[in-house]
Amino acid sequence: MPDGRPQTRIQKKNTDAIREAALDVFSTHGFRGATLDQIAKAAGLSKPNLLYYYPSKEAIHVSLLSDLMTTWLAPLKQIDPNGQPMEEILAYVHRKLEMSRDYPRESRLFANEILQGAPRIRAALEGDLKLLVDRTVQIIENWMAEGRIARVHPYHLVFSIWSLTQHYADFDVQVRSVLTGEPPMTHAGDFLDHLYRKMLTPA
Amino acid sequence: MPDGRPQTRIQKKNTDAIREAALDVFSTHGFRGATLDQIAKAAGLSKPNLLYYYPSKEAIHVSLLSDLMTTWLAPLKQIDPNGQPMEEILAYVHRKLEMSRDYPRESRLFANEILQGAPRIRAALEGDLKLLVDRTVQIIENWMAEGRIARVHPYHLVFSIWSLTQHYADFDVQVRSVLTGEPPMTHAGDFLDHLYRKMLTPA
DNA sequence: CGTTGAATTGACCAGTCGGTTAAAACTGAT
DNA sequence: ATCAGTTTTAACCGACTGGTCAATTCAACG
Repeated sequence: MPDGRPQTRIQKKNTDAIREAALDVFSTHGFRGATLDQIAKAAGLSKPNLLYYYPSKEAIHVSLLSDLMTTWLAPLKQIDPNGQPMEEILAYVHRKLEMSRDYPRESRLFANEILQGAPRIRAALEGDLKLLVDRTVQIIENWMAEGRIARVHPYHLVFSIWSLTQHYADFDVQVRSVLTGEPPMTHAGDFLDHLYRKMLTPA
Repeated sequence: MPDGRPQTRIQKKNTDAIREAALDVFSTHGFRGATLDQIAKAAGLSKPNLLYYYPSKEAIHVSLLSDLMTTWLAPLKQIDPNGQPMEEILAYVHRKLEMSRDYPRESRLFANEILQGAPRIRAALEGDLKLLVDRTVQIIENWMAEGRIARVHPYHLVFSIWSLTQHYADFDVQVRSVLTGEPPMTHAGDFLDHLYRKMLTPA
């Protein structure tokens, strides 16, 4: 029910708890697999109480996703066309890797949505995301034209960064199953750094 | 009901239809998100009829997953310790990429299962998969020790191959959203070939 | 043809789902 | 203490879920 701007402390506390709980549940079970009872319980609220703060299950999900899109695109925006090409790209890789480490649930929420055909964020993908990637690719192509980094397919370069970094969050269980012992991401940063330096160092 | 070995044609036809339909539905909605009615309808059967062939929803899912694990591990087994290191690894990369192209639903079924914590295939991950990866890593480490390919973290090398190839199946919607026009995987093979050659060519 | 086992179905069930409602409990300012 | 507004909850609802069952239809073989 709260839509007037000035949120009371109790409103803030509860909506935060709901978002936190919903992130947990949605990211591990997907939208249809998650239940309001699960979320309510995890948030320490009753189900009707939960629906007092959000009008529907879908509203919670959409709210999480729209916040997520902002967070997710931010690192890409930080790439500076006037910076050192190799360092800019590597910094982006490391930023994305840190996000996988620090926000694995967000990564899995996103992965779930994409896997299921992105029914709720298709527009954002074809809109904001595509625009931002196009811009980034343009920057990268300029760097390549200037011979400051090696020539590779710029779109696939971007895909590779997404794929390699998010893998550690999305497929965490698998990585852990194979890599028993040390924490799984211990050497991931070094590996990716090395990979992209080798690939992008001009001939 | 059919568990006696000799399957009639009608049994084969229907179980095949069920598996095909279930693969469609499970891979796009996940286990909990899929319903028996959806699967039955997609298979052209009634729900009770479907349950005449498989005892439960879970049984269908488990059956698909166990088949999948075999298919999924096969390309890794084909790596020949006595082959040319670079060519063996690149062949594996291309095999995996072809699987993403030809069996995207299987890839997404697997991804869904892993995302949700691999509740049904954890044992296989920690067992067969880990053993096979350990074996492969051993082969790769030998090649590196002999100086025939560059030194990189072998486990993360394997992860990177999984990640980069499966990405095109699992995140197909996203890739398509950004890469309008040409079919999304047109240049993926060349890109990955180039990437691994650069990274693995000895200094 | 008739018969037998395999295949199929409509009707049904108990449990869970997302969501509603009306009444109760709580909160804080006066 | 009062009282208006906010917050919480018990009870409930219709729709849907996975699954059952008895009865029917079908296919094949003598």
